[in-house]
Amino acid sequence: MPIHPRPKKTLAAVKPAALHKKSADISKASLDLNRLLAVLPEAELKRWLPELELIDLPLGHVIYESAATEKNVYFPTTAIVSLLYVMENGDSAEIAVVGNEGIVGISLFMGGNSTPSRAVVQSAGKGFRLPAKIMKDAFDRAGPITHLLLRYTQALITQMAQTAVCNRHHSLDQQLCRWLLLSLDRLRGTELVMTQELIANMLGVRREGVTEAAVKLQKAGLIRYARGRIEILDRKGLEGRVCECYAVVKNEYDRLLPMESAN
Amino acid sequence: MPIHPRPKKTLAAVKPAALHKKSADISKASLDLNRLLAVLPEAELKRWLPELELIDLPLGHVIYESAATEKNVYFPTTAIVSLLYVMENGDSAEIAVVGNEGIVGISLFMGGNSTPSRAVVQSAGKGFRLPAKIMKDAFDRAGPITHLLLRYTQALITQMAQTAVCNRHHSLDQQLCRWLLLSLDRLRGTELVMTQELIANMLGVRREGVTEAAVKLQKAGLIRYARGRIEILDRKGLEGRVCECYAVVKNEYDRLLPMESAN
DNA sequence: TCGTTTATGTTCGCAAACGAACATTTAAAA
DNA sequence: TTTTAAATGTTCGTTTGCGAACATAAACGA
Repeated sequence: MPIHPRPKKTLAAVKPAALHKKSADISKASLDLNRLLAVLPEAELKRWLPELELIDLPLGHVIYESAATEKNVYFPTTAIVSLLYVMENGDSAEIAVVGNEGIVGISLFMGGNSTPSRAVVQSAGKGFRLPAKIMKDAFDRAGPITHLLLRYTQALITQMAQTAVCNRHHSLDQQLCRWLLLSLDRLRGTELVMTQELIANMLGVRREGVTEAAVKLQKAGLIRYARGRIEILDRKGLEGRVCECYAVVKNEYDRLLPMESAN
Repeated sequence: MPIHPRPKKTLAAVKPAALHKKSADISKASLDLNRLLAVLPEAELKRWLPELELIDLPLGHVIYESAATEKNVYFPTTAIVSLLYVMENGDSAEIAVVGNEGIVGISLFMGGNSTPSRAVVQSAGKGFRLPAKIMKDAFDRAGPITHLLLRYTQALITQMAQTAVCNRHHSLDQQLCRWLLLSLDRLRGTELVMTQELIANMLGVRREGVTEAAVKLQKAGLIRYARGRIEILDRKGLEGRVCECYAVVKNEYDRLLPMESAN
């Protein structure tokens, strides 16, 4: 898995003049791109705004390393982040995926400050970065944010558990469908920029296996792909092939995070 | 999987006379059997004591059903509870195990009130039952209990994630070792009362596969078993065969819940 | 005591995924 | 343009676990 260079930092506000007002205006639109930030109470927003930075999250960028304490949490807007466990022999397995519905870095408010997992950008895009201290202070205020984050965490738990089940019982074909649909739900549009090699790393299977499954889906007219670009042609068709795991996770996210659904 | 009848309710204090004092005395010793209850602050203990009930948790008893809202949380003392997902076709897979180090019912303070999982007693014993409302009130007080429960939840998350990884990458032989060791850590003694059929349900594999793996372990002199009783003869030997998943989980529990270790 | 149930042991063919080796095609770099 | 690297396609033999069928033995109930 290639380790890409650190992403360049991009400020939300470009003009130093009228920074306060300006940054608030500019950010409001992009803040809404993350569903957690979108429902942030006004009072909290005021505290966070000076500390929030919109940054690039390039493909393959490692946000968190296993067992390392991080100083920031991340709210993806257009990027998708994969949480994966890497084993001693280098094998890996994705345990959950985080997009614009969530936050990367739950251990920073759960109290552990680190996890045995790695967070890698699975689909390039942008996201907001917030110092962990600000996040923790807000969380410890025991208000609506706290409960929102806890419900999000429970949804994430469901995704992890269902991943365990899916790994146990379902075929690579079905898992690929699940993976495509989960990714699609976290993007606008119908194209994924993602090689089969990368997908194999996420699913913890061989690249050849992904190729075979992808060939089947392409022959069935559900997707079309070439060199790292996958276009979904028939979403309903994918939903017809996927295992129940996808629906279980999606329903639980909808139940626990009842906000304006982007899907 | 047999659904056993509801367990009989057993009060901690048997004598109505001097109930207050008595119950406190009797309970303190048994409360300590659960590592979360053991570190409960005095003030909180006072509130909980009148509401805590020590109950029997017989093998196979379903504590929580998938998607059902429960009115109580459970603190196992001598019992072990398995969290498992049951699929539409009846297949199941364990995603985590909870013993005297933890609590069953995290969704009641996480805010979801239910989960898609089932909680089943995997090893008969006892545990304390507490009304969800008391638990939630204590949690929302945003004190040391809150942080303790959140750290426990993070440890549980690690166990789930590692289960996903293990399901993906490791052999049934290794997974059986992991399962035996995880169970052993949650019991005093070296005997597990557990049929191979039950273990198969937990691991989400065939009973025959468990038999084959168990035969190997017995021939190697690591365990000895007969009709639902498994005796661990060589713990070190098991640790030599288990995959890294066991150590990852154990280390994370030790890191996040630094209390007097019963193991 | 005897028959039934429960727990474990064993085997056989099958399917999915693996590891490895190698071919083909397209994009990017020199 | 030419070369190189990246992404995908394909095949072969092997392993693991599955499904099914059946055997054996210990516990239990009538």
